[in-house]
Amino acid sequence: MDRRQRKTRDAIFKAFTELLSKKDFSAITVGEIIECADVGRATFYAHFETKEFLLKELCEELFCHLFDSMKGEHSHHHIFNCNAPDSAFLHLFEHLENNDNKILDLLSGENNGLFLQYFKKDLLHLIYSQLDNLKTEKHKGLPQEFLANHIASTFVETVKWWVDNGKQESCSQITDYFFTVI
Amino acid sequence: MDRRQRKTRDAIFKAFTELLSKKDFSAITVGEIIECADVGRATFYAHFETKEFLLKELCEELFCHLFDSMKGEHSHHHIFNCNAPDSAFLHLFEHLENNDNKILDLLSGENNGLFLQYFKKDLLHLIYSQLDNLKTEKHKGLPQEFLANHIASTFVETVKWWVDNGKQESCSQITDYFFTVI
DNA sequence: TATATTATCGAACAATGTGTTCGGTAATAA
DNA sequence: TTATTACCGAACACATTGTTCGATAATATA
Repeated sequence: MDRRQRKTRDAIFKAFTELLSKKDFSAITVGEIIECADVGRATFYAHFETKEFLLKELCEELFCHLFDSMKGEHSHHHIFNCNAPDSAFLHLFEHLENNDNKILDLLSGENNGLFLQYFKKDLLHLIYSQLDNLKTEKHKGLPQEFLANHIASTFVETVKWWVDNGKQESCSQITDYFFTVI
Repeated sequence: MDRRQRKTRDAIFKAFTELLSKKDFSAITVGEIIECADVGRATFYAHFETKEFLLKELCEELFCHLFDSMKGEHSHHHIFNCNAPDSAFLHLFEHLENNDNKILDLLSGENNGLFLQYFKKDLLHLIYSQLDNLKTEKHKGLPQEFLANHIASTFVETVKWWVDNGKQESCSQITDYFFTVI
């Protein structure tokens, strides 16, 4: 990849995340992005078809980083053991709290539905692949897809609630809440 | 209210719901609405400040109707008893199924975040007022706001899942699913 | 019924945002 | 050194928004 391309791409991503921390996705215009990134209009469209594609690629980068780093740290088999103190969900909360990458800024926004959708989709893959470890007695009789969707939704909603309430709870505490309602 | 105002308002609501059943809220333009409703542009803006306010007023009308009709049918005290065959949630599912083709179309859309937000907000009021009846032993130790939010979110997500999967389950069945994960 | 009010029309308008085009320039790769 | 290609910047057509204004017709009121 051409060095110029890399620079331009990075500048756009940087400008975009900066703007996302200040306002909702739907309120951001291409004009603002290119002004903040200091690139030409045609250049933006040479890289990204639309604003939505830009968000999608940003999400892929963020979530790929997030979930991959998690997998690296937890290659042992009790990742999803609810009682394990180092359950994957606790580590997800911790990663989100030590938010290097401004994910939480995006989660707390009002009209960032697309972002949540992408986040949930990736999370769902993770949960689905480990569903057997998450199942309890009471879950018998439920379709797998329903259960997986429910767990993913509950996690996303828990994070949203946590952020919207100012992150008053510790990571282990909010993880407890999550496992309690699951 | 002037008869002309009523007619115009109804025509706009009708056109709007028709369009909403065909495409996402964000893709609908004021131009389409007024063409479909056959009213002037200035007339539209005399009634609604923006597209968003139109959606808000439509939601208020729909949900007011939905929740009020439910309250009327169930003034007895075990509305929220999980085991009661006529629990409020079962009736909510039934109301949604006998849908006048409006609410469910909106719930299934991709980018109808605002709609879901309004729906959840009204649902939350209902749940919050009856939270004690919904609490189980396992819920002890959770903040009320967290629990109420979780129940409301789970209901919304359950409905969404149900609709997205083609409403293959019966109302009582999907209600069972809901109570199982709650 | 006569009169005053007011909702609507229709057409035009500025303002903003989107996505594209094109020739010129400069960085990069070969 | 030469060919390629990413970028600039300016302009462009187009769509959408929200407003304005005088004329018209439906409605309320007396």
